[in-house]
Amino acid sequence: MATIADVAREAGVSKATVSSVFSKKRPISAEVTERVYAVAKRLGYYPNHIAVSLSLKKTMIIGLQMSVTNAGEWPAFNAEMVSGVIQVCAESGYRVLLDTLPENSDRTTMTMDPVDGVILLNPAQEDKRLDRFRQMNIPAVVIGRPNPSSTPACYVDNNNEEMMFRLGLSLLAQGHRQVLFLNAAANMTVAQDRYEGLRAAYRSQGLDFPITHHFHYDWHKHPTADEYGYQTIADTAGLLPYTVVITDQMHIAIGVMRAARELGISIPEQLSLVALGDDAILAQEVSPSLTAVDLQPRQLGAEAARMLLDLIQRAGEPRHRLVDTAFVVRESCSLPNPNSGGKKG
DNA sequence: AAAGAGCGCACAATTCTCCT
DNA sequence: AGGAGAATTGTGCGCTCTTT
Repeated sequence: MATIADVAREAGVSKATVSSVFSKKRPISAEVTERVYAVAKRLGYYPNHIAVSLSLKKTMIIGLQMSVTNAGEWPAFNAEMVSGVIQVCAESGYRVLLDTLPENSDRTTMTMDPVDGVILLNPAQEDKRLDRFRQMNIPAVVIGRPNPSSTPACYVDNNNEEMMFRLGLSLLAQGHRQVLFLNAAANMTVAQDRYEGLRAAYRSQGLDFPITHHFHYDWHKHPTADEYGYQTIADTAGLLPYTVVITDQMHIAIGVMRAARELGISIPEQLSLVALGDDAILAQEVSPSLTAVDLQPRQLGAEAARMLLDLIQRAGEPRHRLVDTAFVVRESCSLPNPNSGGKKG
């Protein structure tokens, strides 16, 4: 493997000159530049990324921390969100390192990762990751709302509370007074926000949202999202009164549909169904097609990346940004005034 | 004799000062 | 314009010395 020293020796110049030829940070004559390039080509020399990072104290790499479930599920939301991050990073010459290792509390396994900043997904109520990156002095942006009681952090999120309030009102306008809500895991801040929004909608109409109709995903109980949806319907159908089910994500809704089919419950005639998070291909592949709320994951990713790159260049006060959501009305649930506050239909 | 602590160096590139 | 030499960066290795 050729190094800068080999090229310098062969080209009859100093290491500093070779460095300047490649980085273009100092003007070098055309003749010397040509000579250096020719030698580099002959020796197969390319600047070593690790050595450059070591010297510049930056890696031009962004870490993207997102856990993969036990079942190895990769929802469309993740793919879209990652696309948004990659696009913005690429425009600024940054690469993206996808870190899917599960978070773990063993300090001996923790390393200072070779990244200039990180984007974290799915913040939990008690999320230690933010404190750790702060200790390491690595800028971080969260997608989702970090716990407000912890140290202030930069984040990009949907306005989940407002979204659920709007969805709740729309469902009430359709006559749905009994909702079954299959929420995310209890320790996720997003789960709390969405529940609060839904409750507020029902309270605003003088109704109470019964605790019996609110469920949390628990991976100890359900190996997959689909199973969570399936099992919850199987356990509650006929026992709890509800006319509509809201699921935290589309794969849960797929499980709900499977259970409904087996129980002879027709969608949407006897039971309406709305998924939070839209996978357009999957939603239109099933029958009936699934009504969903588009969380605009690509935009979430892009905004998070922009915020992080800005933070890397010039540190500043913690900031946040909210990304709009939009109802995508299909067959599984009709909603009035679908695009109020949103963009896409 | 084994284990542990501590030191110095190599790695590859950048960047600085001083010099021609 | 560009060369020489040194400092710098974090990690891992090899070595010596000390402790158990």
